[in-house]
Amino acid sequence: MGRPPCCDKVGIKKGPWTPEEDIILVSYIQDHGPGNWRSVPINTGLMRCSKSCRLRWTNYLRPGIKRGNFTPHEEGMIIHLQSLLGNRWAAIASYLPQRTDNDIKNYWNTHLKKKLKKYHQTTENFGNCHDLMTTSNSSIIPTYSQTSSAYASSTENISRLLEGWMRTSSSSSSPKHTAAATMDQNNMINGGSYAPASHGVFESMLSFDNLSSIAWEKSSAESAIFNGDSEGKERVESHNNPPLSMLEKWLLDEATGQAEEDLMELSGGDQCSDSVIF
DNA sequence: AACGGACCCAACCGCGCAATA
DNA sequence: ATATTGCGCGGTTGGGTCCGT
Repeated sequence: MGRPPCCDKVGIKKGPWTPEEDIILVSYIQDHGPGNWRSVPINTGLMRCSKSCRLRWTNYLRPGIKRGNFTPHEEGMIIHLQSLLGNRWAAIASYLPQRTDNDIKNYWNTHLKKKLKKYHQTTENFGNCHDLMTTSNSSIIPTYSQTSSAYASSTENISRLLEGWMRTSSSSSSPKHTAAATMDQNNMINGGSYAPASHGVFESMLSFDNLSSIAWEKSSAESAIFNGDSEGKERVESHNNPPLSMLEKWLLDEATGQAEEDLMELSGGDQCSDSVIF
């Protein structure tokens, strides 16, 4: 049995969306809520396939989407999450609720990959700068220069991440220790594929901005429910119904002032040249 | 001003998974 | 158990814009 086309290819319009089409789509979703995409082109008369409608909504028209420049915090989040999760952009995007997976994917492919490559090349020439990044975190930093998806899916490297994380955590009595203990009890997330990087590096991406973004996610999701957004409903339910995923717990537990300092180091406040960032 | 290459990003394509008949 | 269908995801592409020459 061959897979049937998602929609009738004849008469389907392709290419950029016009403002008129956007208005039609938005007004329909306002009335009916997102979902049941197959019926959207039928009921609206849009000469677009259902996938195109869904993509346009989720990547562009959906309320609460933040566009434009990525902040250093967001960059850090993406880099670290990518090193942990690989190219699972949807999973990464779930931690950056104002960004779409497509946006993150594009930003990674156009900006961050180059930055990491540049950083990798530079650190080969300037080991001392590399030391800055790897102090007590040697288990994770090299991932920046590797094929991340393969790396993240490697059980060997996952165990290395865990090991490094536990080692650094065991000497701490801060709230991080709580997270470590939790991690010890629940060291398998999603089949064991999610493992945090050594916390020193990871906390560099944590800040109150990130926490506020999580708070934003909740508020926006709640408002989404008000507007009939089923995805938003799911998000709220996930917030209201513990347990949080390990990473979410970790994000919440790890918000310390040190995070800001580490971030500033990574973001250009260090002794290395600007080109060494990432 | 004109041209060409580099860059960026919105949109498309194909596949996998889950739900359902 | 199997076929069908719809949705979501990640990879890729096409075209517009930017920038250097």
